[in-house]
Amino acid sequence: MTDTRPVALVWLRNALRVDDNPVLQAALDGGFRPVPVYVHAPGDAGRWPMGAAQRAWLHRSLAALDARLRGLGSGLVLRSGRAQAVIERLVAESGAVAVYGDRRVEPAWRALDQRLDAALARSGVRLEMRQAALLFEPDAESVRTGQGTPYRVFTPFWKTLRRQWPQDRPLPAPTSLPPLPALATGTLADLDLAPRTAWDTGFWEHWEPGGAGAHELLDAFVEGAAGAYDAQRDLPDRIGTSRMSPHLHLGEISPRQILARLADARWNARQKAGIEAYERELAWREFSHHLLWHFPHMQEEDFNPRFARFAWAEPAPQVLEAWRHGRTGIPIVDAGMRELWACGWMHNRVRLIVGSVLTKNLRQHWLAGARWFWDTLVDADLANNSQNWQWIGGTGADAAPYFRIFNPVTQSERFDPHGRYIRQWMPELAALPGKAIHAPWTQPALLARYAPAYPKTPVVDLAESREAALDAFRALR
DNA sequence: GGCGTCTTTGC
DNA sequence: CAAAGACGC
Repeated sequence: MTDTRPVALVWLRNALRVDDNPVLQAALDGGFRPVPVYVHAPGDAGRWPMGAAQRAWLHRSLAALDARLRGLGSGLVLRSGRAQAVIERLVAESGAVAVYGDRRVEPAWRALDQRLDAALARSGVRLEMRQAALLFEPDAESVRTGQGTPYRVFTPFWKTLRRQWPQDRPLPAPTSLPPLPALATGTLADLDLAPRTAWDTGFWEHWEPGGAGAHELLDAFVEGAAGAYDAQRDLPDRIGTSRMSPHLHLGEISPRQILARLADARWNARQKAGIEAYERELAWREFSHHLLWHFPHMQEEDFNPRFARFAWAEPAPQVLEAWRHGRTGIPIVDAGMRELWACGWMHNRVRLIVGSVLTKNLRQHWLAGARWFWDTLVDADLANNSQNWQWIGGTGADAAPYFRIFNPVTQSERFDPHGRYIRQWMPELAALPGKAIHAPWTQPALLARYAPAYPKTPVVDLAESREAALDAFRALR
């Protein structure tokens, strides 16, 4: 039986799934024959082309999506180039009369969508964008302050979201899809996403990119850490978090699917507090996207304009290099940076600590940290990355200088009390006994005996640099 | 949420 | 009298 429906391209950017996919569903509901497409378009990403770690992840994620689509009778068309030219060419090749895509908040992608919409309209092709990544549209009428302005502070934003927290069921995956028309589908290798040297092999002991890996991880979270999330999420030596971020970023799974899975499980009163804490973190993700949508400059400019006068330290390449590669002499910081290098991911509590040390103690601009994370994180997301770095750097709306200059030693003692996380990522410190692991420079004899290869002192004096940062903050008043 | 200071607690 | 708690910047 031949499929006589008109063709629509289903252009997937960060919606790499077939289930709960409003983009695919809209094309089907519109009576179209869907042609799934991924366009690798680094030239369209402005100053934030996808980093190396995420490209390595994407390579595997696209392979998984292609296999899933083939299983349904379809497949994935892979192309690279400038997205507008590629889409226009695919429209011509396939005879598509509509293009469906997933909406993004990144300024460069929004600009592309505007250009593409105008270009397609000239040839009578509709561009239909759908929200596939967020629970709330960032410009939703129902997500405004009393004055009708976008939120700039998380707590009132969260209160508003909670009042209308979604309960709807995810869309089911289609049971089958029509075959692709005769088109050159391209190969994954053509996209040149996988690393040339095999620096990423260690990643895949920790991760399984793609929808199946995402749902397995979600199941493990719901059956394991979710109910104690509020108590355990800050302890990096165990699996206390969901680790959904890379899957969420590429849309291998949707936040609505996560909410539904959590709602389907039975929780006692104690566990409900854990789930509530987790949902609050999903709301932080919504908040970051809300902010970047309304304040697009925050991808690289201070959210709080007062910081234009802030006395950042001169860029210090050697200090930055020590931070990047985990040679600061502060064990919890070095452990985090090593975890990042090894896994393409870092526990969120440790992200806060390394961010505080970089921006407050070393007083390097938050963008220096944001750029390193951008290249090394498999979950790199412009909205989350910019928002989190501005939060820890103090340039966000709610700067609180006294509280955000973390003492990395206190943080280490509180959140990694037995030093298990440090020892896991810092073999050269593993033999150091007891509490000395948090601040080995205070125990020079132990350091010399058990960890001779480790720096004798931190790259920066923590007390002194804290005072200097406070002075710099006070100068802004 | 950090730190200095003052107060309370617990043995 | 040391450790934990409360408070203000």
